[in-house]
Amino acid sequence: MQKQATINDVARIAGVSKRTVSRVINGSLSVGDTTRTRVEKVISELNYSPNTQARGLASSRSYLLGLIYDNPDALYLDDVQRGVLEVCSNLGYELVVHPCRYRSETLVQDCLRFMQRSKLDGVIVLPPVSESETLAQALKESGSAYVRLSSVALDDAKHIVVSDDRAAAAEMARYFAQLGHEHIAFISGPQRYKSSTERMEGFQLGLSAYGIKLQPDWIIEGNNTYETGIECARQLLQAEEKPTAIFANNDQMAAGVLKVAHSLGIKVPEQLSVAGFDDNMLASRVIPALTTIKRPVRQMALLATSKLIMSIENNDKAASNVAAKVAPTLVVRESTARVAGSND
Amino acid sequence: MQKQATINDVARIAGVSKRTVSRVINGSLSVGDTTRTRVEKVISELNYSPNTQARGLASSRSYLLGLIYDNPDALYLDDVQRGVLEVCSNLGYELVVHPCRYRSETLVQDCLRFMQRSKLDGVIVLPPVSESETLAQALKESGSAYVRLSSVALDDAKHIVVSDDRAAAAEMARYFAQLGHEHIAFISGPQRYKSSTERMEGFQLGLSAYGIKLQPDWIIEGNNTYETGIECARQLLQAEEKPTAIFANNDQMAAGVLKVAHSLGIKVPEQLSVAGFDDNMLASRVIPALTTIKRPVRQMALLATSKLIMSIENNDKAASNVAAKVAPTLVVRESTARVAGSND
DNA sequence: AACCAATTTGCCACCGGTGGCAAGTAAATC
DNA sequence: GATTTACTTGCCACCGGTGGCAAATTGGTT
Repeated sequence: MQKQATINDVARIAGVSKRTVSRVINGSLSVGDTTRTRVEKVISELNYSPNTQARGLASSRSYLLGLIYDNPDALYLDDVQRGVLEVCSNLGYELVVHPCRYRSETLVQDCLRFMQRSKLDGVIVLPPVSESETLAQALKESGSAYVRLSSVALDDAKHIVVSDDRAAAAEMARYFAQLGHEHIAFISGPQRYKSSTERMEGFQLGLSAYGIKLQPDWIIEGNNTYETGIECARQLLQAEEKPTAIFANNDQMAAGVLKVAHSLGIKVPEQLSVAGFDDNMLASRVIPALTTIKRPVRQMALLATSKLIMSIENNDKAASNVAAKVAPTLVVRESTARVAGSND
Repeated sequence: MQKQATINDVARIAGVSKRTVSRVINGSLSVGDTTRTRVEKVISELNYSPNTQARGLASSRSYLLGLIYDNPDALYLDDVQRGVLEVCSNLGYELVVHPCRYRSETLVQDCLRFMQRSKLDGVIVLPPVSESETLAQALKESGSAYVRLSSVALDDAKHIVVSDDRAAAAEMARYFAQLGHEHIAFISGPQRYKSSTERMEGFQLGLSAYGIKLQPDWIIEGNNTYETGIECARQLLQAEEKPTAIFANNDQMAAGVLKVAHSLGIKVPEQLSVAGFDDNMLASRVIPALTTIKRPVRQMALLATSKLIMSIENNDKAASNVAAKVAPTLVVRESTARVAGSND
C-alpha cells in the first residue's frame, strides 16, 4: 500500500512552493514556462494526482455530477448513463447515480441533501422527476447547477434539453393515416406525466389533420410497463370491434400488444399494425420488429452534460447556446402495414 | 442560496466544542446523555449535515463506492446497479459508476487512479473486468476494499460473490436430454471470458451424463450480442443438417436465434428448441418467451455490496461470512419442447 | 476531606489543497 | 541608471472536519 504523493512532495522535489504547483495543476497562466515544465515533469514522475477532497474543501468543487431519476426503464437509463459518462470522462468528472421517489413528499429535501452531502457540482434530472417545478425551484434557489431532460420546455434554455415528442407522435399519426388506418387505438402512459400528454395530444392532432378522431374508449391508460401493455391490449383486442392499428406510448407496452395479438391469433402486421415509442433495444429484438419513434436519448444526454459542465465552469452564456431541442424520428420496421382491404 | 451550517455553528449554539459535536455525529460512546440530546437537537434544528469532503480529508473516508465495468448488457448493469444502490442508500453510501476498457493496457492504472482521485472507500467489479487477476492484485496491494462478481471463485470469500454457472448449464443439458434432444448446438460467448467457458463446460458435462456429445462444428463462438447471435444461428440453421435444440450463452443471442428461425420459417419450439442464459427482461418479452437460466443478479449485487461495506467498516470476519455463492436456476417457458418424433 | 479511577469534554495540530495579497524579479520606459 | 510596469512566485490563513492527548468533571472510597 504505497503512500500517495501530495502537493508538498511535488513542491519540494521541484523546488517551488506548493502554491505554484497548485497553479500548474489548475492551468493558471501566470507560471513561467521553465517552472511549469519542471513541475509537470515531477508530477508525472511521481504519478501525482491531486486529492479531490482537499481540493473540493478549499475551492467548493468536487468534479462530481449527479444523475437523479425515479425508476426509469432500464434501457432508457442505460442510454442516458452512457451518454453522460462519455462527456464526464472526457472532461474529468465522475458520475454519482441517485434514484429517488418522485412522488415522495420529501423529494426536494432528499435531492438537496444528496447534492450537498456529496458536494456535487451539478445534477442532471431525468423524467419524471424533471417535471417537478418545486424541485427545479429549489435547485435554482440553492444556486446549484442543473439540467433537466423533458418532453416540454419547462425552463429556460440553459437548464433544459427537450425532445419534441409531440411532433414525433404527430408524424406517427400521419404515417398511420397514410397506410389507410382509420380505426386506431392509443395506449397512453400515465396522464400525470408530461411525456404522456404530449405524445397523446400530438397523435390526436396529427390524426385530426386527416379527419380521423381517436374514440374515447380506444384511448386506454397504461403505466408504461410491459404488463400494463398486455392488460390494455387485452381490452382492445378482445372487444367486439377491434382497431386496425395501435400506437403505444412506449416500446415496452407495444411489446405487450404483440404478445397479446400473438396469443389471440391476430397477425401483425397483416391484421393489426402496432407501433411503439423510444426505439430501445427491445424494439428491434421482438418479432415482428417494432415500428417506433427513435428518441435521441444519447444525444440528449450528451447535450445535457455539456450544458451542465459549461454552466458549472461559469460560462452560462455558452450553456444557453448549446442546442436545447432534439427531434425524435420515425423508424419503420415490420409491425406496421397498409390496412387490409385498403388499396390507394 | 442559504449558507450551509457547519460543525462550528452547531457547537456554538449547543454550547459545546466542535470535537464533541463530531463525537455525536460519529456515534462515539463517550458522550454524556444530556450533552448528546442537546447536540442532536441543534443538529436537527439547523438541518445540519457534515461536509463529506472535510470529513474524508480528515479521516480518509468518503462514503463513496465505485462500480467498475466494461460495456455490459444494459439489462444486466441495471439489475446490478439497482441492487447495489438499495444497500448503499440504506447504509449512507453513494455510488459512482465507472466504465472502463477491460482490454486496455492501462486498465489497472485507470482503475487505481479512479479510486484514488475520488477517494472511494471501495469498489465492486463486474465481469469481465472482475476476471483480471492483475487488477485484483493491484487493488489488494493498494489496500483498497473491493468485491468481485464472477462465475468462478477467483479470490477468497471476502472479496468475491460467484454464481455457479457451470451447474446451471449442466441443468439445462439435463433438461434438453430429458426432452429427447440429441442433436444439440451451443452458441458460446467469447472464450476469453470465464463465464463462457464455465457455461460451455457445464453444458458439455451435463450432456455427457446422457451419452450425448456436442459436435465441434455445432459449437460456435459469438460475442454475447444479439447481432452475433443472428450470425451464429444462420450458420447453424442454414446448414444441411440442423440441430433440434440450441443453447445460447445468453438471452441476447438466443433472441437472435429466434429471429433467424422465424425468418427461415422454422417453428419454435415445434421444430427447434431454443434456450438462453440470464433471464433478463428480454427473455419474457420475446415470442415465444425464452426458456432460460435465471441468474440471481440482484441478489449477487446485494451480497457484494454488503460484503464490501462490512470490509470497509473493518469487519473482515463478518464480510467473509456472508454467503459468497449463489445458484442460478432453470426457468422453463415456451421456447423449448420435446423433440419432434420423440415419444418417451 | 482527600484521593483515585472512570468518564466526559476541550484544545490544538493536521488532512491537502486554494485564495488573497505581498514580495521578488525581469523587462520597459525615461 | 533610476523608476515604472508587468509578470512570477511565495507566504499564510482557511475550507470543515477528525485524531491524540490533556484537562475537567463525576462518583465512589478510605
